[in-house]
Amino acid sequence: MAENIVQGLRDEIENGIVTNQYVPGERLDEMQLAKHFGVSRTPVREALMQLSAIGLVEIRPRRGAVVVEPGPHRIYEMFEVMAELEGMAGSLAARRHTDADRNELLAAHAKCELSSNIDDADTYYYDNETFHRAIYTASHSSFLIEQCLALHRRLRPYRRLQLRVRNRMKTSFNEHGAIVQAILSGEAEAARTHLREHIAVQGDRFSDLIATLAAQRKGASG
Amino acid sequence: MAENIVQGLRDEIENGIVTNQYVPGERLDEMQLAKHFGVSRTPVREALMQLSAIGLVEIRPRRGAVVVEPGPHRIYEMFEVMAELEGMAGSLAARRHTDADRNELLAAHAKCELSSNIDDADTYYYDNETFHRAIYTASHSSFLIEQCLALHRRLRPYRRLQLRVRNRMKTSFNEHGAIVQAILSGEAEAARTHLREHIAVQGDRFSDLIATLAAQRKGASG
DNA sequence: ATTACAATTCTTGTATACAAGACTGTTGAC
DNA sequence: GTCAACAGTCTTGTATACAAGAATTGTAAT
Repeated sequence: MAENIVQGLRDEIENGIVTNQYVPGERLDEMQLAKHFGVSRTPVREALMQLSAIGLVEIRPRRGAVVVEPGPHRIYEMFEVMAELEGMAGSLAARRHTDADRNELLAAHAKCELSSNIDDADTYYYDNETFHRAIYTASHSSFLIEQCLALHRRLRPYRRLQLRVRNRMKTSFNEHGAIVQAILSGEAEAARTHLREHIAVQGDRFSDLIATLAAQRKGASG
Repeated sequence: MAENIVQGLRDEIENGIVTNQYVPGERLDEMQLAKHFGVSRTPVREALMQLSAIGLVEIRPRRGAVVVEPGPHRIYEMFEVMAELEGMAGSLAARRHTDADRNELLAAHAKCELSSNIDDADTYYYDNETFHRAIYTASHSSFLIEQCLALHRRLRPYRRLQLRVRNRMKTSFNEHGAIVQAILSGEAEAARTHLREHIAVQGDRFSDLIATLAAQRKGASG
């Protein structure tokens, strides 16, 4: 965090938000943050402005910044868009992937197999992230990659919740298999469809999401 | 711009960028902007921070803010993503549009017909914007709407350039017809496809874009 | 006891001051 | 004549001071 204070603060606070260190609805006191990071209010404010522009915090005039609290419906909408973007990335990846991309994808896939076999949710979570990033990269569209990374990051906490659902890890891994197959064999539309369905919060998974959200909320407050 | 200075500055500068008042590559001097808007550097900086977070300006450490200059390839990528998002909006709109949405869409379509008939590029540009917004609205996905509006805004200057191409207005309007038909008859996939192709910068349109970009660049510097 | 109003305190919003790095222009040397 | 180095200036980055609005608490009245 040495070189660029504002950027560092932004990352630090953003990280705090997506890791639920700062919970939705929480007020972010400028003075408090400034003290905590050992800087003045100025860079803190500038970092908060950036987060506000991204949509992670809301700044209400004269009333400070609060962590935005997306309702279940909005989270659903975000997953809906994420599904589309990932589908697009998969489609492009199927057409454009290089040998290097192929190796990265297969390596990430293998790692996911390991962590899903030993049933380690935390490890799977990270390996899964690597897997999806490999797809983004293989799309070779820098703008799309940025959009995917940004949205993926925002959905981090909820993605993590989903893995808690029984058997989700195994199911997820199986879906990965079909995705890898489609991408590597160049079937753009199949890759798109599989990825879209892999991400989308459809049917049971929507009620699962609501339930786990409610459970988490309860756990946090009690 | 009275109520919230930073927000107002952000909008003002952002507008200046998408209307080419501040050209890509131009340095945005904090002191100059502050003087121009009659405020101090503090709110100007905060506004620039927001624009930096959105990706409209780039802040290089100790070297100030410059308007980002997306190369042709990056602009192409942005249109590519926009096409996908609009396609998604169209697909959702086909399934979810209400009677009110239907009326708005038809009204916007009629306006486009008028302005394309009198061959008024500026008017068509605005009516076209209204048309696309009507589709976003009909998707009834607030997050998607926000994403579409944001990207649409960023692509404004290039969209405008495209209308200069011979017959593009007439072609555009005809494409609108197919889109309206698909959405109102509930054909989600047809709506998606038509919109995607309407937005995408494919084939000739890519070289047209490059050419008009180059022409504009030349005109601006001379 | 509860509610409403007022005063105080606290926080945000903006301006300004100060420090440090980048740019520019000039001078000197090769 | 050209290139490099140094000095001066300018701009950014951060801190602090000051003003104004919001929240809270206390008191008084019903």
